[in-house]
Amino acid sequence: MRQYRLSFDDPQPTLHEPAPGRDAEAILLGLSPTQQEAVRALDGPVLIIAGPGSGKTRTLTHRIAYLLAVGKARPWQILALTFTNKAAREMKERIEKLVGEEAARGIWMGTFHAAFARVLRREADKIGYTRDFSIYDTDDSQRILRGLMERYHIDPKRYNVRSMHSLISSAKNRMVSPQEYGRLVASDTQEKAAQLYGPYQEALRRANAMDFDDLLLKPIELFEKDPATLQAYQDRWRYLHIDEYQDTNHAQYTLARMLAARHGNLCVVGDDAQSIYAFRGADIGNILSFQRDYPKATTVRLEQNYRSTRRILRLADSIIKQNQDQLEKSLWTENDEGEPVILMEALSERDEAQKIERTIRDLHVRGGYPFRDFAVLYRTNAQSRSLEEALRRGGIPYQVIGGMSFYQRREIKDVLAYLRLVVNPNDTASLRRVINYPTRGIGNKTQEELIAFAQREGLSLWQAIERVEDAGLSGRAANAVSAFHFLIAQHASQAAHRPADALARDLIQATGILEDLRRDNTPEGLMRWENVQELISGIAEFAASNPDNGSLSAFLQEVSLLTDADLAGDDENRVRLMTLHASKGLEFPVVFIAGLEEGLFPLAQATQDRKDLEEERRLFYVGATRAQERLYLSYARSRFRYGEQQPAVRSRFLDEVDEDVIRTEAGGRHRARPDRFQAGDASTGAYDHVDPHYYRKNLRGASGTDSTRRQARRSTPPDGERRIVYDEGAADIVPGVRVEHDLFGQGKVLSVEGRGDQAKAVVFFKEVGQKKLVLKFARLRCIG
DNA sequence: AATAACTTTCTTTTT
DNA sequence: GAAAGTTATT
Repeated sequence: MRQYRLSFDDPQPTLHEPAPGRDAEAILLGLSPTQQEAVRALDGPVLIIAGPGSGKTRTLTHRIAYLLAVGKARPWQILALTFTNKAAREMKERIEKLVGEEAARGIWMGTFHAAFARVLRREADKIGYTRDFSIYDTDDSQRILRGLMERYHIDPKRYNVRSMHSLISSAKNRMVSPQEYGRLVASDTQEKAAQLYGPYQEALRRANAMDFDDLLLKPIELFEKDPATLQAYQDRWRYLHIDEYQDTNHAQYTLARMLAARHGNLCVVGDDAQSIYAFRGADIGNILSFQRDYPKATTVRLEQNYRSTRRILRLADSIIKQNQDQLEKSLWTENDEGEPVILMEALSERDEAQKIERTIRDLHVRGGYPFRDFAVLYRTNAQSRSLEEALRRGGIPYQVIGGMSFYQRREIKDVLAYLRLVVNPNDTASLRRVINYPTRGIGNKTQEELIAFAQREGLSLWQAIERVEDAGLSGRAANAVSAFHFLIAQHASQAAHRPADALARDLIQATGILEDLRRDNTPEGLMRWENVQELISGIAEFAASNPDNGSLSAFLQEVSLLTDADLAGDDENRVRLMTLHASKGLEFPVVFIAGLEEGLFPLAQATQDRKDLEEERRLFYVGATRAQERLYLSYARSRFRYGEQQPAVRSRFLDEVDEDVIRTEAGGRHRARPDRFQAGDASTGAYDHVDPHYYRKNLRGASGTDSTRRQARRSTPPDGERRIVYDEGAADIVPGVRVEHDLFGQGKVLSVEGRGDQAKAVVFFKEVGQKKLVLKFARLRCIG
């Protein structure tokens, strides 16, 4: 099903002679002179500054292949860090094509996080962890923080867990220690975060767990504390490559500097204009100051664009010109002028989605574009819904990237929590997640008493469970807890010697999760059940494909670092839907950017500060430059947000842009109104009289008091259109869809009403005629 | 202790 | 309109 193997191989004992020089030169064929220059600069620091579509990754790939071919480096002396695991895998495949599979075996390629998680697994004992440590995602981290807030009596309403986590996380990204952070606090919220930061780190350590930020921080701590270990890695990786360098944070920057300090062979590729991850600590300064940090650096600029038409490039250029902070760079291309960029105006997000769907169909049928040539990009994941709806109705195959990925599904997280617990019983976040799922009589009260007991005795929650008898619980509760204890302990004792998949299968069976899912007898339940089965087979596959290191704990660490973008399925011929962020590094012949509205893109929160606004603009730039041949921009005059239809105003970005390359759908000229953007107050970028918090204000202000608001909510949808009901279980059941019923056979859905368990559909069956069915029980299957 | 019904709050983007 | 939190009911 899925590929779990990341691109990390251990050094092979056999050495291979470098390929003959003639082959090395062949690797350079097909590269532009500038690209070749970057490839040939093998020793010392190299900075490649490159615009979109200039062949950045290609240059890096060929450079690595060239290194191997001329015999400068053995594969295991190369570390290549990319933005996603998928990008790493693709790069590795291409290198294998260039120099042969054998010659490429042993290169380490992957994300910073995945690479250093591997390092930490090896060196765990040196930092007081075991190699089976758990890796915490945002969810797990917040679970820990929620517990701490309770203990320190911090009101989770006033200071929500989310913001506590993001403050702590950004402190960690900047490598600020708990002590330092305590000294730096400037606000009430920060003070609470500072109070939690230390205990949070302590809780993670006790749980033998690391969060994403720790995966970068711990290696730095280790390298600082233990120079011998650092030197071992410096000597191992003599050649460092970092893709998307503009998106590295301070910790990543530090790691790169440490590793490169000895041999100095650090080659980074990036484009400051494409920096879109400042919100999670990425520091544009890293790329801007590379030449200062490495005075001997060779700098190569790749400015020729091989991807897009002239018009698209001109549009992109007019976008990025609005930003103050940027390196001087001029993009050019030998490509054709191309089609005009089309701007589409829609009445609502439904209308917008429909227009996009029709355009795709039209280009597919008349332009001959296969579905895989299209991408629809948007600012927030929530926007995918209306687009999906329209595409589904139009019968256009699509795939949503991001959003709810396989590993984020509840049932998968539940099962993974059990598995993690067996491998690492001190993993408190997992323990608390599953201690009473499926319900086994350990309710809130009992849990609270256990936690209090653990705290009194200075034990971890698991240790407290090991000693239930002393916890002073009621007989019934104590029994339930010891049954749970037995369940975990029994499997934990087998973890070391049983194969991962057999152990997982047994454990899952014993937990009763499968029965619980089967019991609710709904289509969702069935789907969840299947997902769990799929996970089990994934574990088996992992164990089979990693004969030397196929343990359960290795599996768990690996899957916690997989992203949706890493998962397979990209060779399928489908339209791709994704956020603008997720589109980074990709290219498509036809690109749509939807939702160009004030408050949405740019987001309301980002319009206050020039730096934030510039990041939004770069995001627009990134999106526009994904397009090779055709680019469509769209906005809606109203949008369903916060549970209500809200009026919307078209994005200021559309007023900043070169209007000559844009045509309306009807072929008319686009009238940008740069005057609406008042440059007078450049720091905030006041826009007409549009309030940046448009939507929220509207929600509260326009509908008056709470009671009128509730009434407004109950009223029918304002656009008067028949609303299509979407529920998890019946997501496919919409008017027009052909379905099959166990008894009635095949039919066509005429209409749908109600929601949730009350959802009913009127279906016309070929054999038995029209029927009204309750979706919950009807078990309709979509066909065709 | 578990479930159902109701209320409130909140929304960016992600390794 | 969803998720998380709260209260009422069994």
